[in-house]
Amino acid sequence: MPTYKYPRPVVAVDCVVFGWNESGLHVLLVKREKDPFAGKWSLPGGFVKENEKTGETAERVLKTKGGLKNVFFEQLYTFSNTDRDPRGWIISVAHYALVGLTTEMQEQQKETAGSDWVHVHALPRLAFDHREIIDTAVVRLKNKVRYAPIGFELLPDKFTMRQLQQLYEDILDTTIDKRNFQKKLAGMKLLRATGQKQQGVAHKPAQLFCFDDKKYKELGKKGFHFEL
Amino acid sequence: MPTYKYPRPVVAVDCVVFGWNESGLHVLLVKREKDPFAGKWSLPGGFVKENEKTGETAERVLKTKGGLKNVFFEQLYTFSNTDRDPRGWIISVAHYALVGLTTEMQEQQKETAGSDWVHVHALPRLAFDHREIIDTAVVRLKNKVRYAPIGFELLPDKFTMRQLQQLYEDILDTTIDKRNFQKKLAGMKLLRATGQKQQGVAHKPAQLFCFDDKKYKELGKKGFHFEL
DNA sequence: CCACTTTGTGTAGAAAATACACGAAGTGGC
DNA sequence: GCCACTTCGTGTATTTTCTACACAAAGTGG
Repeated sequence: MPTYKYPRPVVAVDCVVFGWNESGLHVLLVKREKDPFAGKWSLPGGFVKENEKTGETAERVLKTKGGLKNVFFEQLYTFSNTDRDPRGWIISVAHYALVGLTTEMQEQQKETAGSDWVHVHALPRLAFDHREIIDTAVVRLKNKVRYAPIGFELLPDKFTMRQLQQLYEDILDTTIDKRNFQKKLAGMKLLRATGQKQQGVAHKPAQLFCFDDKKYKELGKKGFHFEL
Repeated sequence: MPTYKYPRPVVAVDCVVFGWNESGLHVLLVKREKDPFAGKWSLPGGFVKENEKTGETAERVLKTKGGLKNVFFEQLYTFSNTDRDPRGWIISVAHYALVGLTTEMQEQQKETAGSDWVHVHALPRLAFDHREIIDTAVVRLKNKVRYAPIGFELLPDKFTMRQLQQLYEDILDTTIDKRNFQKKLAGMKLLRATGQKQQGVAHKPAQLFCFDDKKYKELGKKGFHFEL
């Protein structure tokens, strides 16, 4: 744009990566190496490059800072307070991502020394306006999980009804009646029983289900609307 | 940010301004004077200035291009396709706004020659990716109007039940039973009867109501959740 | 084989959503 | 002045959805 002579902002992408396991909902944080805020925890992020759209920047950040590929993510909000970064005029197009947290992933991050999964209710002080970004993402997640089937992105491919219910209880911060919950989910016909059962638990093992993506898309065309 | 040596995008704000009256839901369009797309219809927009956050840019655009002050608006989505503007790398932080359309406003825009209120179902071909932006805004409006009391922003301060219902029917593209609708709204206790009646209509005049913002905020604190 | 934990399942009552019709109020035309 | 026309304002019965609640069966660990 040769005729545009005014100052331009730097544009960055920050990612709120949510990971869930049975001990709760977590966020991936990375420790800053450089100033400003050297040594402080922050969200994984990076600058948008030329010939890259912000979604591609987010993919790149997820891969390089979190080792994550092919995970669900979505644009969240664009933060543009002029004083949000002491280095100057930096606008951040925040995204959020959802992944199932495995114990391997948690240990891997610990080895990386400089990144960690932190429980959403135990966040440390964060660099920049990253706390505000996380709060915004939590609100979005709470709302969206009720009218879109994105909760499944936080679970392993095969999961028990109990895990699904616990997930919803964690996110929505409520308790749900087991029978009513199962009735509702059964009514939607979005879960497919795998026939497999939980292994290595000291009690009656639960069936494993998976989310039926094809079915969801079919039903979507017929005007079906997920709601919990 | 002195250490950042890479190319930077230009950042713009485009606004989808929705205006409703009894003939339907409209969008404010402006005719482009300059190339690219000279003579084509487009959304009102502008570049983000230094020391300005995108919300402030939106306010400025609404005022200068639409003559609108103190209207409801909200960030929508950030569009960053690298080929969205032939002039170069321009990212747009789209916003949407809601206003009640009066006949004066419509005539005023016609005089301005170069801007017009167009029915959402009769949009012309638009410059850039502005059609995609409008489509995104319509989806957002359809969703949000159901779980947040933003529909009132599209009505005059005092309105009849019928207008409110028609508004919802227009946006959600359904028909609603009059008695059930009124029962539901009455149950929420968010409407205050003004005691006034419609004037100059050739039939039994309807009561005029207004939205009780204070009440809504009070109820919000008590965990009330608007839903239609 | 006993103790422990978690699974899997049905029903009755309460609350909410839906479907539906007619007399009353006001204007405009004759 | 009165008739035609249009829209307002209101209640009830039926169906559907939501909620609350308990116990036998499956499997592990000691």
